[in-house]
Amino acid sequence: MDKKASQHKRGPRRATSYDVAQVAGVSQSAVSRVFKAGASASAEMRKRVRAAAKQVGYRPNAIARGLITQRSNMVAVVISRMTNLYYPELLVQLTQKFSRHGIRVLLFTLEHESEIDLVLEQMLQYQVDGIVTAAMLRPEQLALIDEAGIPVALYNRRSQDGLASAVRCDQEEGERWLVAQLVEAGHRRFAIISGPEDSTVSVERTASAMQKLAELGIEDIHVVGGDYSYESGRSGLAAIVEQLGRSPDAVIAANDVMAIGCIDAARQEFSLPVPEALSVVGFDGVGPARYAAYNLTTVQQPVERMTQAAVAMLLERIEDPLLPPEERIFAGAKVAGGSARLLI
Amino acid sequence: MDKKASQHKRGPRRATSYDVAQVAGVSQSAVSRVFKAGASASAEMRKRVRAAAKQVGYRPNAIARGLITQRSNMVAVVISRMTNLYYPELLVQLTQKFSRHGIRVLLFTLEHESEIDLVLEQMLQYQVDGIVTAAMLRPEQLALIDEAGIPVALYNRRSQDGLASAVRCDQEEGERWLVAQLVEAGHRRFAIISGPEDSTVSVERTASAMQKLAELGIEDIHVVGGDYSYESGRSGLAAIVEQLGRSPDAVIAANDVMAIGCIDAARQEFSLPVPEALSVVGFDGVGPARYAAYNLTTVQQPVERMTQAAVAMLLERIEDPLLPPEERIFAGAKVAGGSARLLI
DNA sequence: CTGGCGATTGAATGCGAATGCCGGCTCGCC
DNA sequence: GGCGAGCCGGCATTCGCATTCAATCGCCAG
Repeated sequence: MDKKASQHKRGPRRATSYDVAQVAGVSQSAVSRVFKAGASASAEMRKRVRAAAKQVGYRPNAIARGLITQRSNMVAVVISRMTNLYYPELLVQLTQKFSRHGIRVLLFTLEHESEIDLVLEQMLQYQVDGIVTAAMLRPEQLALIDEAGIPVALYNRRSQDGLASAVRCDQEEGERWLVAQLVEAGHRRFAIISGPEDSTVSVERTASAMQKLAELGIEDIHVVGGDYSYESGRSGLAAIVEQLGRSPDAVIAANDVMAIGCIDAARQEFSLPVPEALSVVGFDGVGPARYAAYNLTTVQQPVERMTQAAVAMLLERIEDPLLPPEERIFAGAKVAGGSARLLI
Repeated sequence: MDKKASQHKRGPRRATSYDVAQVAGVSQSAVSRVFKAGASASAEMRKRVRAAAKQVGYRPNAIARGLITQRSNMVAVVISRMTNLYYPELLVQLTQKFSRHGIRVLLFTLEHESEIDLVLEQMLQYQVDGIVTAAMLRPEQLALIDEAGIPVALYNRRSQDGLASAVRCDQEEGERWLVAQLVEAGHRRFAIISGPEDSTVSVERTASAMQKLAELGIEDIHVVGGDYSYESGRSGLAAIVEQLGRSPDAVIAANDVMAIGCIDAARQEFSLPVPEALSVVGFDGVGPARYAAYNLTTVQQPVERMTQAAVAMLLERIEDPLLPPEERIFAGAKVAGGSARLLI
């Protein structure tokens, strides 16, 4: 009797459609039909099967179903370890939106870029119906996926060779706006804290900022490397000040978190009031960017709309694999916070 | 010819072990054995099969494997929408650790508590081997899972009725420490900003703090409700000041984010320097808590060790379902930051 | 009263891989 | 040289469900 509690643990296996069929006194196919939306079954049949199913605690086996229908109803979502602060939002949005379409999310996180091969193998073995990746994929990897006939949506990555669809934030426009505002407000001596070299996002942001600066006649820009972390924002400013021998007018950080680190370092270590003595801008529009202590001037990614688009694009291509890749670019929201002296 | 690029998209179906067997001139079972770790196969056989597999682009189908082995090698991870800032870290840790054991993570996020039933159904249909949940499960839901023979690890939840294993941070000890330090340093007028009422985490933190305060002879504590958000930390302080008619000596927030909001409101709206005029403490030890502008006095959850324990506990129970539930409690790291006037 | 059409239902098959069982072969040792 | 013990690889079966094909039933028109 006291064994009852754990009895099921080695239990008589889970109920299958056969069990239900037997209890209901119908065929297994009938059970299958009742649990399959849009299949023909009489009201009487539905009632009996449902009742029997409830009685034996039946639940369709998604694995078995996936095997026969060739649809796992799972998509892989890949993010890199770089704990970008908007990843949680991204994940929540994606899982919720996919969930509404009966699709589950298989999550993969990368610590090092090298893991991508392993992870890729896993995804393919699990027969995911689609892939959303916020991590870099090399062309040959994209080719591999394409070969397997699995649609891909790149998140904040450029579509390479048109092998995959992509949604991304218009970083170029964003950076150009930031730069334009800063220059217009009189800033002349610029420094940039970039992200990791292997981050295409960072490369693009940095390049765009520099290009716009050049267009406006500003050269001789100091660039120091960061890794997207708060600490690297702090040390980034330190490096800039040391190399420059003085404070620049403005620092453009490749993301918000580094901008925040930079602000803290300015105030705490260099007694440089922000924005009075130093303007700092970031990118992303993460939660902490809006904390009053920072009130960052930044460009906010429209995560909601971007994920919506990614999900839609992927679903369309799961339905019709022949659809050509598509790239959707979203303008970021310009946030004229208080971390920079702007005219507006 | 130009159709070649998309040919595979409706392709001749993915290669199966039979295809490999045929190419290699062996039986399907041989192929299976080669790809199954620890199965007996000669070196010659391995070579031939591997070669054939590579040639036809074979990849074992994890779905089919799961069907026959009764092991999906997937665990479900459930988090609620409350974008606790340590969720990303939690997710990364979990996926990485599980991944090392060949297990994939199926992610579920809850917007509303009511969704849990639906989500639960999904998890069970997908035959997950285990569940890690950072969201509340009602006893009947736990019973349902238990009935299905699926081990569960609750994250930062108390094990209810011993139906599930749990890992959690010793919040009581943490809060008591915070309170003790504050009182010892002379604070007398306390206010608390709690989290959502349906958050057991918040309830426990709040209760623990109040209890310790009572023990130290401090009654008449103002409690205002928050929702874990930055904004509610700000409005929480406003409510406190309004109700109290003046500023308290210290505010105990149920999490770091609200503590940060509280600090910002104190400085910005009430011109109360922190910690000079007001001490603020939080809980969790999230990233922003260490930003210089806040330098929060808080208790940091040992996420790394907690996830490690959760993974270990779950794996053990997947191997041996008869293992009894276990609860592991971790002490938080006391962080004596600068947001509170302490003697230490 | 009967042929025929549509709606249901059942039987049988297959998705792709794992595995128990068994026959064949090799190797070792007496 | 003979025999037993392993190894190995093949055959056949199985996992749980969807789906095709055929059979059946009800019902209406002729």
